[in-house]
Amino acid sequence: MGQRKTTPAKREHILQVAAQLIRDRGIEHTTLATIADAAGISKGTLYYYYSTKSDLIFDIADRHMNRMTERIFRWLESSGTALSPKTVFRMVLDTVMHSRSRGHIHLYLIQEALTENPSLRERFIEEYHRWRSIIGEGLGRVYGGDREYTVMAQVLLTTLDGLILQRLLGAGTVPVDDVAAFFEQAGEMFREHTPD
Amino acid sequence: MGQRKTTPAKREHILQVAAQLIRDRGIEHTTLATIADAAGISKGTLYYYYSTKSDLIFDIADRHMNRMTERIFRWLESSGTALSPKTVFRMVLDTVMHSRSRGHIHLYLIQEALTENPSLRERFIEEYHRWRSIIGEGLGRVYGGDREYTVMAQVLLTTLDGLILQRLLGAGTVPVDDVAAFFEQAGEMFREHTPD
Amino acid sequence: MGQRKTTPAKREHILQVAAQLIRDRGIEHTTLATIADAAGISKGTLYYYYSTKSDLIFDIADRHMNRMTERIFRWLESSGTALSPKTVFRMVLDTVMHSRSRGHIHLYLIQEALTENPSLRERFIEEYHRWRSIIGEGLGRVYGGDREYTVMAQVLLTTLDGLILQRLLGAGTVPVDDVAAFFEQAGEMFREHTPD
Amino acid sequence: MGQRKTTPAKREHILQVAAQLIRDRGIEHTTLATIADAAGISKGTLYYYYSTKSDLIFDIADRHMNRMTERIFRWLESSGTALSPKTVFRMVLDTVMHSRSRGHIHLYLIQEALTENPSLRERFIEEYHRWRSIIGEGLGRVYGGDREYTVMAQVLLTTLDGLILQRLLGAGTVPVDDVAAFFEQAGEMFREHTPD
DNA sequence: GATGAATGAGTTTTCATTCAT
DNA sequence: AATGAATGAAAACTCATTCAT
Repeated sequence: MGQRKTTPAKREHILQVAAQLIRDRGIEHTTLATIADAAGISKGTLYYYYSTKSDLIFDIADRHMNRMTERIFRWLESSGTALSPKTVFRMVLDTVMHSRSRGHIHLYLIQEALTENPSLRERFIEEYHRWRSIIGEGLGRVYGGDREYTVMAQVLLTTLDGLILQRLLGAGTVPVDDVAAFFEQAGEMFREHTPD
Repeated sequence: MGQRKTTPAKREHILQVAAQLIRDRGIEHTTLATIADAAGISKGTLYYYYSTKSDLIFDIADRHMNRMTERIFRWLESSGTALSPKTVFRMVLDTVMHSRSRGHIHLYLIQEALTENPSLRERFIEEYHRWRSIIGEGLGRVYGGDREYTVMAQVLLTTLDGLILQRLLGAGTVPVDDVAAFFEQAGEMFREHTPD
Repeated sequence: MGQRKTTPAKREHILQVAAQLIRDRGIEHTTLATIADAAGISKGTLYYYYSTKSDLIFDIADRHMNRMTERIFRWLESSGTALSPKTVFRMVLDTVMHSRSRGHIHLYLIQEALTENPSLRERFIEEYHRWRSIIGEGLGRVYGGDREYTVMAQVLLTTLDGLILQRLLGAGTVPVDDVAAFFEQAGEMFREHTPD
Repeated sequence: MGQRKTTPAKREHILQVAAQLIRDRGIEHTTLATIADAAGISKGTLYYYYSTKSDLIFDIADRHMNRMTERIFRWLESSGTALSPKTVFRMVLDTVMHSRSRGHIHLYLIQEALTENPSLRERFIEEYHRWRSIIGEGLGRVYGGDREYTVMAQVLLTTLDGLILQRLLGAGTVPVDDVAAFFEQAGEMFREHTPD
């Protein structure tokens, strides 16, 4: 655990394929046989790279989270420039929600983390903290001033999770624009009003 | 849709037990054998009451959602009175998040709806819409005026789902109070500022 | 563990069949599919009775040991009568070695106990102690006097294990008669000579 | 039979490592992957030296038995001198039982010979005969006279196997001393009493 | 000599579901 | 109403073995 052999191309490929399958049909219906098939390899070979389904899932989760973190970091950088807050919000929402597929995995992984996989859970918590602070920092930069935007970051992040959920359910069109606008106004208000 | 044969006590019991098990270990890891065991009946009997696992799950989801809807309705009624907005927000958050266990099942059911159970999914979407409008209405009443609080209701609801997720993960303390405060201020701002 | 449902006939049947198969081909080559087949049931049914291969094996071991114990007890009773020592020895040897098949299982179980199955090991040790004391007691009765026949019982028992091994290997004819004679003479000598 | 290609160092190393693993966990639970790993080579390389798992095991057994034979021979030589019978017995017992680990492998190999490996079985039988006659000869020398000590040798050898078994199980302390004493007395008796 | 990659045939395990009683 | 018994189809996992480089 830790000394992962520098992910060879094949491993990478398997990861990709598996992630795709999970997105499409959920994990329960993504059997190792299916994955092997889709990856164009035998079950044996799959085993060669991942000796357990859990292992595979953990790796998928890992990459998933790394990617989100990366995206948020990129946002943080660009947020330094003089973008309008609204644009920035849209960006965050878009960025993180990204695609239906990604969301599906996100949700699944959370579940998995909850019931089966303590280490995965650790990983999630850790990452959530990181995201929160990055976003908080970014918000501070966008709005200037020295107010703490932690809470707002929290709400934003939380809302993102919720949006992913709802979008997954296909609960009508999720009004990303409106939500962005909401947060923008809320943000401004935060800047203006000093808390008691 | 709705007039189910007057759920006998046994059926009720099974429901309760199954819900508990699902909370604890997730749907995939809750087998019918386990449920039957925990309910103190045989698998055969379980099938007498529910001819399919899906049926059982649907019923659990049904009751779960009915309960949430009921709570929100109660809130709507009480919101008619002159409560402070912040109090109201807290109430909603508390009400819906309610308990860790309830949240857990909520998440599982969503997952289930996503991958397995199209009719369950329908049910969810329907219910979400209802919640949204109830909450929107309630917000309108709290803040007065004739602005549309749909978006805010949406965000609020979304955030709730997100909060449930994060609480489940045990990602630190979820600052319900802060979130409530955030929404309160945002709400006030909404009332004051007229959109262009 | 412990509250075994009073072994219904089917369970008994499975046990018998499985034991036979193990005798014939060893455990590695006795797959659950083979057992199910031979027992005329499906793999699923096999699972109904034994949810794990280990469980099944444990039960086989259990019965195996119970039977040996029972036999030895019977011998103890009959040894009270005035049989000639040599006859008695023969009886013990025959009784315990019994059949090639039984020996095979015995050996396998010991191995299993050694590497995998601590509880099985416990069981073995326990049973060995019991056998030792029963045999010792019986020897005392046969030879009369108040000498301790523990050591002799130990050697006898040990030799039995060894005989089983050698018979299994098919290492020529095991001269049970000669061995019996040897022990008989040794026993007599024990009685006559007082240790220093 | 015998002139094996002058076992290179690597082959020797593999043998050693594999033997150790088998001692620790038994043959079934010792996979080629494990052996390769422990030997610090790849599975491919392992196959370069041993084209089959059976081959490898045969070699291990071969060395194991050669060593025992060698020890018994050494005993035979020393038994020519005027050691007290009891000392000699102790020596045999100690020599053969030697160490827990060795005993362990002995048992595993027998098992393997029984179920898998007919040629290994041949080898065992052959070797057992050899041991028997060597020991018989040695006994004759120790006790003098021209009586046949074959049976006693048989019992002694058999008891050794049994002792190994019991020691492996950790069934209390194996009273090697007592057993040695028992055989000594039995031996003396053998010398004195002429059979009818 | 050495190896990493690939494989397939088999083995255990899981479980929703059916049904005679 | 209730149940124990039975099942099959599918899933995860195991591992000795092969082979191109």
